[in-house]
Amino acid sequence: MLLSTKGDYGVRAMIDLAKHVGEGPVQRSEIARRRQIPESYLDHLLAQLRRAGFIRSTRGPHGGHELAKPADDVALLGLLEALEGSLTPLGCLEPAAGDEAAESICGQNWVWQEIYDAMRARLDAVSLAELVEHEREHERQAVITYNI
Amino acid sequence: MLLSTKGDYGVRAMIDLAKHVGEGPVQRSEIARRRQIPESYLDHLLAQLRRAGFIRSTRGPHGGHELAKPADDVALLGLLEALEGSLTPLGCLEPAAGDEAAESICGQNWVWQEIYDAMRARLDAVSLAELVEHEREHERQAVITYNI
DNA sequence: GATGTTGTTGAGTGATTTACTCAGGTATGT
DNA sequence: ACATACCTGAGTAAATCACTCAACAACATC
Repeated sequence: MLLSTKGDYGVRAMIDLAKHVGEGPVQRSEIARRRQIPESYLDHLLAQLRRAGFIRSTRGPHGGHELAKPADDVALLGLLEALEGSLTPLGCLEPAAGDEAAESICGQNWVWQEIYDAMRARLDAVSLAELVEHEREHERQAVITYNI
Repeated sequence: MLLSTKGDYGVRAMIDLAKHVGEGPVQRSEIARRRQIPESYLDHLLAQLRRAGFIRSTRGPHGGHELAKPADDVALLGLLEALEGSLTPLGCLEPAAGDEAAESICGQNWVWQEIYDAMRARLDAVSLAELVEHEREHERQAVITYNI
């Protein structure tokens, strides 16, 4: 299943921050409420995002989180890898520290390496800004549907 | 991690069967030994492959398993899906019985749908016969390296 | 037709991962 | 000081993974 809730929640939180850029820090409680994410879980994801350099956080009253760089400069690939670790479908692609596992399905890895590369390239070509744009588009559609 | 040992072991077992086609049924103990797969675990995988129509099994002394159709007609995609279930990276692609989960990361699923389709297309284009050929090639390489 | 060899099935189990929660601590504004 | 936020690490219930075990069913051969 490649993607867990971490990648899901984390990306959604980033979209939320991107949508409120320029309004000062956004608090985790707001994000959690708007995106239906358990607040105490979101804490950890925000910490990961901060350590990876995607967001800046300020403490104290009126503190919160904000994007560390413009949404155009954030690729979906980097985000997901920061949240999920490697996205490799196999485990034997990307040689780990103690290199082994060269056997087994890695005999078929020429297929998977190709698929993996294509996947990463595609994810790297999608920016956070595009995700925001798509969500806005989706919202407009939903409103229209509702009005009919 | 998308692929577990099931897909790995199962495909390797199929390659083994394909390599010994025409020699009568191959016993699970032979496959297990040659491919380093726990025999009692392999049992379940062979059962899955049989139910999916990939192999035929005969019981009793000199029984064993053999390919149900020529290796050219077996695509890697079908094999892996029979062994692993769906290969979807998300869970919200391929609408399940009780259709929901349309929320969450599925907002970004336009990206993933594309990646998923490309992946399936690539896997569908690889036949068991090709995997066998690749393994033979790999063995030749290994022998040459060893001789140097 | 008894015996031994093979495949078939389902239940069970220890280890790992997932998706969290909780209980503290630390920094910051008023 | 004190309230308000973020920060960190430990812990945990549920699910999944990678198997094992035990009993059974079919077949071949003597």
